[in-house]
Amino acid sequence: MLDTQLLRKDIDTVVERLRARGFEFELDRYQDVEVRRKALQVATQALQNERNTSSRAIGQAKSRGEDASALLKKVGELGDELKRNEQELSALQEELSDLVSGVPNLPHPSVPVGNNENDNEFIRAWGEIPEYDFPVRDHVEIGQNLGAMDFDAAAKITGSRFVVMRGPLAKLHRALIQYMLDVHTTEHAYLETYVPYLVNSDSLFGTGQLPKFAEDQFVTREENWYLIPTAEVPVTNLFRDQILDADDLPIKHVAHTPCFRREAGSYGKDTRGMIRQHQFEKVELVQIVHPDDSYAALEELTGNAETILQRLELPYRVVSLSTGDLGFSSAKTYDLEVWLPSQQRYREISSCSNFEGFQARRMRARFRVAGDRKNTAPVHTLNGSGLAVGRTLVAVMENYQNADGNISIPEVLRPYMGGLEAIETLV
RNA sequence: GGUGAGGUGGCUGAGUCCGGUCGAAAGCGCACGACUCGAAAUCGUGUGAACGCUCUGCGUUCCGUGGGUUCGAAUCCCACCCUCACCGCCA
Repeated sequence: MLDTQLLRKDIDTVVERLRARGFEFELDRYQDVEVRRKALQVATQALQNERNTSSRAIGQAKSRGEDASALLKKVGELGDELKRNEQELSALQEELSDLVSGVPNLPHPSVPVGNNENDNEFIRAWGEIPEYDFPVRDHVEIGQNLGAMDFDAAAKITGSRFVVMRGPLAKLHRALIQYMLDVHTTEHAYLETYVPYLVNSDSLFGTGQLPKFAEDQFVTREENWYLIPTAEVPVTNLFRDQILDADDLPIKHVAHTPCFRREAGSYGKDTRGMIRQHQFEKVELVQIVHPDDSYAALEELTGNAETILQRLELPYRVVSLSTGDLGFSSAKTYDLEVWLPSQQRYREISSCSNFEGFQARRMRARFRVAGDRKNTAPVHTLNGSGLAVGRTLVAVMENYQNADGNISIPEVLRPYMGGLEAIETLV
């Protein structure tokens, strides 16, 4: 949610910056509602004041044993108008908040202006793009040849965009999770956190998936709980309705969870393989920080995710998303893209974002400034994948494939694989 | 699923029977000041949140949520949600 003070003070700049990300703010409607809200709120509060004052006087008169019937009559006459005003005001306020809660965040000035992913800005690249002296296979072929990856079985059990894995490949998948958690907890000082995989609608509103992206979520029929699309939702909402001490910041959490996405509207996209699934594992980094520190934190968090790719010796590049490619809640996002030999291109494997106070305002996550006991201010929230596990597995399979169809196991994962050096065909 | 208890400020916790200076005692925490070479301890003062406006001030709303009664509701009535304890069932 944008800062309502900013909307009132400098709406023109807001409209312009939103336009850069391709969002047309309903200025006329906003101003119309806002003007009416202001007038009505002032009037209503004046009436409430009158009622309160008179009621207090009635109380005092009665306690002195005096006759209060004149006052009673007077206050009684306020009733209808007050009630009507209050109802109308709350309708207007609801309309206003509906309007504002559908508005995306403002891009940070450093974000490249553009229409879509083609306008993303290259930041840096790491690692050598590998060359192979044999025909490169994609992860589907490799996995199926090894007898360790089965999309047909998953389709039978459930439907498309799911996978079944077996044996050492399933173990490698698990090893990636363990490794990522270990690095982030022991080297990057994140607190390992276990959270529910089903959340209520308030949580999804807090991080910005609702109300606009309801069709991307899986929901339970009876309880109206949502399967989390990312651990960002439960972990960040840990701080919903909280007032933190400035001294407690920064707060850094890492959580491994499955993620569930309906992928509505991406029907033709990445239909083959594990790139785009309804269910996938992710290790997520979340930081809650002081507003002054959030851009330094974004660099740190992005670097934390990069560390995993570097240790796995997977070539990748970092891009800064353009205004047109930015997610709804984000002020600035770095995508990490890993090299996939079968596609001869980089594919997103992590998305690291600074939401500034956007999510914090939605979920009323504030901190108290030491010395200034009068005011609280929204914290800044960040998160990033460290990393998307399914896609990391794909990257390892493809980058570490051998001519004979086996997969070498990255050095750092071998301790997690009982010393195994390569995955060979299951018999 | 059954029975019972309960949801009050950053936290703990009174107030609810008997509606009226109760946005709310007390304690903790925090801030400032005094004492001190400095700190701890102690003492003093202050300290809920959100919002509006004609913004050194004035006002409004908020005691789980939503309705109702009333001139007036933390307090009375109704519905719902959640938490805890015990019993039953169960991974």
